[in-house]
Amino acid sequence: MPHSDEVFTALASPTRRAVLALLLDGPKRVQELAEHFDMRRPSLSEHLKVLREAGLVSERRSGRFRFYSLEPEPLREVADWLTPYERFWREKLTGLRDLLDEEDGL
Amino acid sequence: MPHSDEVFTALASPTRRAVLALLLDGPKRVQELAEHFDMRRPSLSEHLKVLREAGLVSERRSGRFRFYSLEPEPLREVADWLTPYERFWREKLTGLRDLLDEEDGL
DNA sequence: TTGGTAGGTAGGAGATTTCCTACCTATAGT
DNA sequence: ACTATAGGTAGGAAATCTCCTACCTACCAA
Repeated sequence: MPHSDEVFTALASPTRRAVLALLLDGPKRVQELAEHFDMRRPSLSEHLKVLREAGLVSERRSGRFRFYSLEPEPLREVADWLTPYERFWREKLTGLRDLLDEEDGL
Repeated sequence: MPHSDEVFTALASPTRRAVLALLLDGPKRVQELAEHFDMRRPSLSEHLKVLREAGLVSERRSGRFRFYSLEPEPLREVADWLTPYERFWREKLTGLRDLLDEEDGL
């Protein structure tokens, strides 16, 4: 069970958020992930390690390959953390909506 | 208009998340916030600066004091980012994910 | 067994973060 | 005007992050 510290820290990197987004499509090999980033493979490996330790991805070995899969459960901690604030931006949003009806793309 | 990078980065620190939590109660002076942390005031000032630049707090001057208020709107970006993942942990919650697990080895 | 490929680990350079002390500015009260 | 208080800024030390190259292991194929 990952501590939420590790989860928030893992999400702080745009690269790591992009990895998670790629995994929304389904499990991927490291190489397949690496193609999307302008960085050497070992660097990506380290990002994957951070994600693994936060519990946000899991690894399955298959022959020479390792498939990484999304493990979104820790994100629930983020959603839960967000809950008490939700009320506030909703208030702000509805106030704004009267004035800027089309601006907030929702 | 804060970029979501700054928002996620701001949230990566437990201290800064705790500041936001304290501000759920309403605006507070710096000293009042500082009481909750085991750190010198200038260090907290720097955390407040990160939060300000992420648009997550605002400052209002009143005499010698500065009141910090929660500005939760940027958190909506986080909630929005979370949306596509929500479906997945919901599935996991209902146990559906366990059935699909055998299938992700494509 | 030899060679090629997937991907991790080691170690280090440079940037960034996080804390500190020292100092500065602004306001309030006397 | 003088002093005290609130809180920000400057600059630096230590820790951490993020990238790199070099290397290692594991597996597959000939």
